[in-house]
Amino acid sequence: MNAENERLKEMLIQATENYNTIKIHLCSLMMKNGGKAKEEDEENKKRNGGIIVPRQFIDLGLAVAADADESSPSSPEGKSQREDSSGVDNKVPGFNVDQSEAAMRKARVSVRARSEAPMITDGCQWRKYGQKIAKGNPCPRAYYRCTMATGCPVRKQVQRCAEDRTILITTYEGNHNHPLPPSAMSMASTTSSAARMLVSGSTSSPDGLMNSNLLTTTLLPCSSTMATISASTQFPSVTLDLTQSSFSSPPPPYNVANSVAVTAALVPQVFGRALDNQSKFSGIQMSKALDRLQQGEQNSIADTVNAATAAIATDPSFAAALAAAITSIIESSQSHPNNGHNSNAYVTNSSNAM
DNA sequence: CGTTTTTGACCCGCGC
DNA sequence: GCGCGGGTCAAAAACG
Repeated sequence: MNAENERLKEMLIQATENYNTIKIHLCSLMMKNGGKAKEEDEENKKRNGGIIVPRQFIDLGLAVAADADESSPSSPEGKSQREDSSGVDNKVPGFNVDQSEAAMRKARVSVRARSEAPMITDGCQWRKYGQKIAKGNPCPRAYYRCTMATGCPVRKQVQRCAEDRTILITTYEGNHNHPLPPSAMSMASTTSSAARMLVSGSTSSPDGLMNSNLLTTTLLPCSSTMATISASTQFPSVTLDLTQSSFSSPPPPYNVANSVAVTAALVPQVFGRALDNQSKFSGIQMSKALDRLQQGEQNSIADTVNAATAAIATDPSFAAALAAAITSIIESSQSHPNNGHNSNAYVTNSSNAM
């Protein structure tokens, strides 16, 4: 146990260092590339005969640690991580853990993305167990269950949007009870972290709809990725809308920035209610930076990201996983330089096992 | 022949 | 209590 503890400590330190390094790198790249988005759109329009190729991205973040923590409380990894994270109290005052875990199982994360493929590739193995025509949408809804481990509770629903059939809506429910292949980390961690944020916020204040569109759209003017959190439905759910990103073929750091943007935008509204004062402080800092950004101060992009990352950093497992995920994305984009020329490339880049 | 998909039946919660 | 709709089951078919 001690040896394992030491090993995990080292991993955590390493991840935190990576995270800090990448944070700095990200800020500098954002400052450098902030004004180039329009040029690149124009360039891409020419390349693609006037059509802007929409860009998909899969968010990143929390993965194994959080999953183990949430879905199997007796896991030694989960325990030692929690004990090691002294100094940052991740517990929400007055927040019932059983309620949280029950909510996590029920929490749903929806991902809207443009895709010609019948299903977006997320690295997991799925088995179809049903199909239905839902009311109000002529497109059938398919039901899948994770088959990577026996008894894995994760399910997903796949359906095309009735209004725009190029949009594929994938809804995930539950947490995996098994380790995931690297290719599945990004999507799984997205749903898991989004669900966690959702549960943190909605359980403590189930007061209807919270919308962070303004934050996301303001945070990065070059994209209009949206994240909508709903606490008004039977079970909490979050939607990550990846369909509106009109910038195209950006350099890899843009994907990272966008991912951080989505995640960060969720932090002040959801985490802010439930987490400690430092998180609230970060939320305030972020709001101020956003105000300045709206008033046209370019430097505020960096301020905003700093505030956002500070908020994210209050969740240690999130920070560590974010670092790992960012690193993996950067590495994979370096090893696959030919990405981003169509909407499928970005997804198939990370995995193809469906 | 084992695995996956298809598809009608069934179950269950919700609103009236 | 009843009907409706969403979700799941499971037998048969299809697939590799």
